[in-house]
Amino acid sequence: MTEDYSQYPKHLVAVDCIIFGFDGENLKILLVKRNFEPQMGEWSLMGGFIGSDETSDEAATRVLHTLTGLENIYLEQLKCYTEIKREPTARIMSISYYALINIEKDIQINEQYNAEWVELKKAPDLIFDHNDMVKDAVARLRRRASTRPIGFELLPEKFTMKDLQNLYEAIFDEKFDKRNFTSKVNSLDILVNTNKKDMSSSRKGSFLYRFDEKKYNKKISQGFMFKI
Amino acid sequence: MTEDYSQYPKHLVAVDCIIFGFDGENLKILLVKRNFEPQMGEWSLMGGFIGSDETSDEAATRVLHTLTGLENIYLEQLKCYTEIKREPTARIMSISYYALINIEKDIQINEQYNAEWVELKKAPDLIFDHNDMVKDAVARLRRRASTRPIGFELLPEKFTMKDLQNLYEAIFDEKFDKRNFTSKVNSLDILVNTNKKDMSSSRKGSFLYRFDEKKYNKKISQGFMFKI
DNA sequence: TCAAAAGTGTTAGTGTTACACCCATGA
DNA sequence: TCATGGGTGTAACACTAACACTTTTGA
Repeated sequence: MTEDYSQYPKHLVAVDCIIFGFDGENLKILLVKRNFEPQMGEWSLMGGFIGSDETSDEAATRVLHTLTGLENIYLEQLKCYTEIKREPTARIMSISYYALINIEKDIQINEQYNAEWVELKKAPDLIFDHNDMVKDAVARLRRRASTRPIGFELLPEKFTMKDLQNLYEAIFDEKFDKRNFTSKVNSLDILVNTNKKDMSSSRKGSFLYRFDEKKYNKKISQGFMFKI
Repeated sequence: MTEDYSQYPKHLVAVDCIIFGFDGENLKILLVKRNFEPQMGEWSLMGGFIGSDETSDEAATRVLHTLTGLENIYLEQLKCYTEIKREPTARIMSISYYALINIEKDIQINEQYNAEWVELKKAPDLIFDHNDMVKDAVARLRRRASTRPIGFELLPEKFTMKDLQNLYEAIFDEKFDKRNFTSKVNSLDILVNTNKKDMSSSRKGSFLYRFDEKKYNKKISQGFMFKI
């Protein structure tokens, strides 16, 4: 006996992206103002339906590319939301993805979507269950940030210790001690000092560092665990 | 302008369950031998399609109930697998769930599915991407077990320290020091000694403990963090 | 010479790991 | 009385958290 699939219902399945960015001070998310019904004019996450010949990862990548023009974005699947009435007009499942992008890269935000970077803490109410999605994404981001070096996805290639600390403080919404933070990071031994200085923030200038991915991967393969 | 959903493709969406159990010694998973095509006769996870009027959580609960007769099973969504060719006969997305059940509860395993408990370490090759699902589920179980008191879902209501240690050793596939384990667990202060003894394992007998969920919840609300 | 941010060590406390002997009991 | 598993404490070590002063430099 072969399974007869025609007896089973089919579903609309979308992806929604929680796009994180960091401006040196605050953690932000990229939101779009809907220019179509339902809920036209309200804020939401950027999303799109999954096509019949693409995976959800591909759909999320496509959606991000459409909005930002960027490729090779850090992307991770979060969760599938399947409440029947999560959207009022039809039963649509949605797989949420969170993305980390370097806000300084010259992004060509597609005008057509009315997209805007908003501070995470000041984000407006979103439609449907998108507020939940953001909450879940922040929780995941915190967990990941403490066990994987994903923070660097949010920073420019070269950054100061202060930038890095600001980032972690923004992610965890918590202040850290400068000396403890620096020595913790240094003890990980996965940054290289470029010996260049950023002179914009002080007279003395502060050293610019780079994440050494090769070294990190080598250490990982030797049993090293990132932990911050 | 209102969205016209008819232009978007619909998809078959299933759930697949990684069902963990513990027999006092080994971590096991409940597998079924397929009695339908494709891949009839091969081992797979228990699964089922999501209906049009049920959420994925409900579908997973239904699938588990159908197989085991149990209700109120600990269940957590894991991940949505969407590779186009993950099943050979049709494009089917699948949301994986992992479940924890107390193997000693008198489960009425539904005969019709040829289900069997197999040791995790000795599990046979599974169809499709079910091996990946199991791998992901084990990773999640380890993470959860170290930060949430979910281990108790796998044990009978009363258990000895040894049982608990055996369980954690099985989950993490690692031996722990008996004294350190006991004092760690005791320091959490979320177990109660029932002052009854299990006399089956030794002449002296060993105390039976119970997880004090109320106390745990109270401690959690006061900022306590489970960590093992 | 001063204002402003960068850079840098030490100490106390807490948690983690390693380790071995006595206890209670039924046979 | 002995064989078996149950139960228990301590010391070294590693990690974490708290804390303040000196350096550099452009204005």
